[in-house]
Amino acid sequence: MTEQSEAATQLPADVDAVQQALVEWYEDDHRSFPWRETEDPYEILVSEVMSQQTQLNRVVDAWRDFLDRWPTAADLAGADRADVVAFWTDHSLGYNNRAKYLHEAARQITDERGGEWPRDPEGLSELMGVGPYTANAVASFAFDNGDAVVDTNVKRVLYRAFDVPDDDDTFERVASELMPAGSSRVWNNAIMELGGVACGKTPDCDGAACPWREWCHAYRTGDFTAPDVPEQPSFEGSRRQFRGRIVRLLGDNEEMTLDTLGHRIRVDYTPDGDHGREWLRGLLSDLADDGLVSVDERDGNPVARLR
DNA sequence: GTCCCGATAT
DNA sequence: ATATCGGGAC
Repeated sequence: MTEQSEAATQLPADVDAVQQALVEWYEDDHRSFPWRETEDPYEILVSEVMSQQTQLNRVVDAWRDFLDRWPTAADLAGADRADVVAFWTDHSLGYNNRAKYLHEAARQITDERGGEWPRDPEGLSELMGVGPYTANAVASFAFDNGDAVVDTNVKRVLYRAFDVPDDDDTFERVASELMPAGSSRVWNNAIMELGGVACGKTPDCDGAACPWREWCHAYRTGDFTAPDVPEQPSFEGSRRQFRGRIVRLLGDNEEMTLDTLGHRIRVDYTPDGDHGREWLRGLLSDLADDGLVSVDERDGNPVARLR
């Protein structure tokens, strides 16, 4: 038995009906987001990068503000990295590295590709910060030319509906098998909408009128387990938290000495203590490696700034 | 305190 | 393979 047909055995025999039910359900009614009104790859990419880390309802304002400030990839490419990172922090968008990636991707498009966007997932994957998920999302929503996206929503849906084993390669194969060829735009919107409104962590099958109830393994058995998600380290007191504070402070202050910075990110900062200069130097050095911050000596005194 | 969530670097 | 990367909602 080939790999392909193994994937097919996960799915109902009447795949066409399954596909049609979902697309009709989506087209009949769905949440409205502004990025669903555009086919501009730059605008789509910005929305996808923001959505990877932030709840959708909070992304709307940030997305509008971002495009207001940098309306095109060329505008973003010409911006100072520090301004983009500061924007990210001001809008509480989390992982600052993604602001850097977005800036770098805009530079790649503008400087290396003459403003031309790749129109397929393979080409899009060459952009900084664009992995398999984002490549397929942009290819789908901008060009209707992607493969099935596989994010945690999709995994949860496939796991529950068709009892797909919790294995990345299998999710990829089944998701691809299930997608109606050539309809990635509506399909990927629809299946993620399903994961968002009907098949979330706590499912709402009847309330959301899930179109797959008649085929759904979980609906039949009552077992709505979802694939395991890796457990989280606590944020409070983490180095992430302090990195965030540093970037936020440097967004508001052109440059700061190490000790000033130290005292403002934690009350128990003492230059020679456990969480003192040495500790702070470590954080700053990682931030510098990430290309977010630079540290230089000024009058024999180390100062940090956003880069 | 728990959940969310993909990409990169190593 | 695995560690790392934020911060708000609940």
